[in-house]
Amino acid sequence: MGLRETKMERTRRFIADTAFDLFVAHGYDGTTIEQIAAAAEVGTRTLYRYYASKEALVVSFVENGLNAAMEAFEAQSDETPLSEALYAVIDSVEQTITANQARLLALYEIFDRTTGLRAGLADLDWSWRQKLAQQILRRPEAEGNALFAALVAANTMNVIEVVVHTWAASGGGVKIADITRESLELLRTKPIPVPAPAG
Amino acid sequence: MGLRETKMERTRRFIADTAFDLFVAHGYDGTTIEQIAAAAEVGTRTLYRYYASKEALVVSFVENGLNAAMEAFEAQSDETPLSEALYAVIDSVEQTITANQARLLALYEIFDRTTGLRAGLADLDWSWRQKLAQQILRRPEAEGNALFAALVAANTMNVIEVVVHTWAASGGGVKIADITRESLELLRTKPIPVPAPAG
DNA sequence: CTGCCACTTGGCAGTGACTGTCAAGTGACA
DNA sequence: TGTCACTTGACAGTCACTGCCAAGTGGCAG
Repeated sequence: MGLRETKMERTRRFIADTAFDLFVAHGYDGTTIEQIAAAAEVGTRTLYRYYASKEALVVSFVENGLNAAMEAFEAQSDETPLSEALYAVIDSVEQTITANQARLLALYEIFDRTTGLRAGLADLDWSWRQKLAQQILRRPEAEGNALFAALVAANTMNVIEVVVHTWAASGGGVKIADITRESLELLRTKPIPVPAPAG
Repeated sequence: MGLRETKMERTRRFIADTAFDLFVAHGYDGTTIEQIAAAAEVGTRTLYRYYASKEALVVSFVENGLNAAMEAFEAQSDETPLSEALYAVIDSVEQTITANQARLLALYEIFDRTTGLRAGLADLDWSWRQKLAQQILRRPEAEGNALFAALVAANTMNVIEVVVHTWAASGGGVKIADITRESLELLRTKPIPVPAPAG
């Protein structure tokens, strides 16, 4: 990697970190792009070359964690049972969160304070359901059933979402590993009722 | 209802309908708020008193359908089994879509063409998971377990989402009732694998 | 080491979404 | 019919975001 790329990578990180700090200090809406650019010592025009939008600055942190999770899933061989491969996804998320608790709690506080930001998160979640569904569809257990793959993917993302949300809502007071175990145990022992007409 | 409220309600509808037509004709990004306001014969400032944002204009259509679904759920008595009550939700969505096929297909085409709009939809979806979870939590079957309620709510919204998305992707070629039946059948006969560690 | 090329940078002007404010218009009601 | 509360629309202003262009800088061949 040349000097140029190194420098750009450093700039990229620095911008996001600077933005994060400002968001924590003054809130998302209370921070302008100009302020972030000034604090990161770049022009606003340059900032936009690194991040497509103000939202992207925040979402990038979550995105990194999901990238790791997706890689963990793809690393599983086809021989591994689907349930086990899916666990790798959950496990990866759990590890990411455990390793960055303070940071992520602050991040979720920003999300909570800023209703408009939820959309960005939800959008990320949506696109990841699509990606995960595609991956699952490739697995033998899916038997080529796209509907099944989509449902499994959605269900897995649900668990992650519910767990992370519960964790964040507890202010990090509850161990994420406990919530995860409880959720999975629940799914195993108390089956989710499937909507069905009377009779 | 007085004349004033009637008039306002009419204006509200007219604005959304006008916006919808313009979006279909020129695309979401290709339509400015000023154009919508002009076509709806109101000032832009007035338009913003009816709809909080440009996005809200589009999302309102989906929101109406979800409102009906939530009411259908709340109308179920506590004696009704949860699976049956949840079916009422699915059924309501199915009916809404069946009754407005052409309109909704056009709507989803707008969503597809405009990546930035997905966020708004996803956000709506997210807030509805919360609301539905709260409702489910009140039911006896939930036994006060918030985690369970959240998982059930998420699962139900998944079904709706997957079904509607599949339907929209087929361009309305497949009957929504068929996709629904197939999805529910799938969930009943081929259980979703729960992530579990090896062993 | 030097000069050239490709790429990065940042300023500037412009668009469009959105908001606060205020004066004018209009339904509701005594 | 007059008064009051509410609705309306215009205007100015903020801010996210973009196209464009000139200046700066790393990479590389000579």
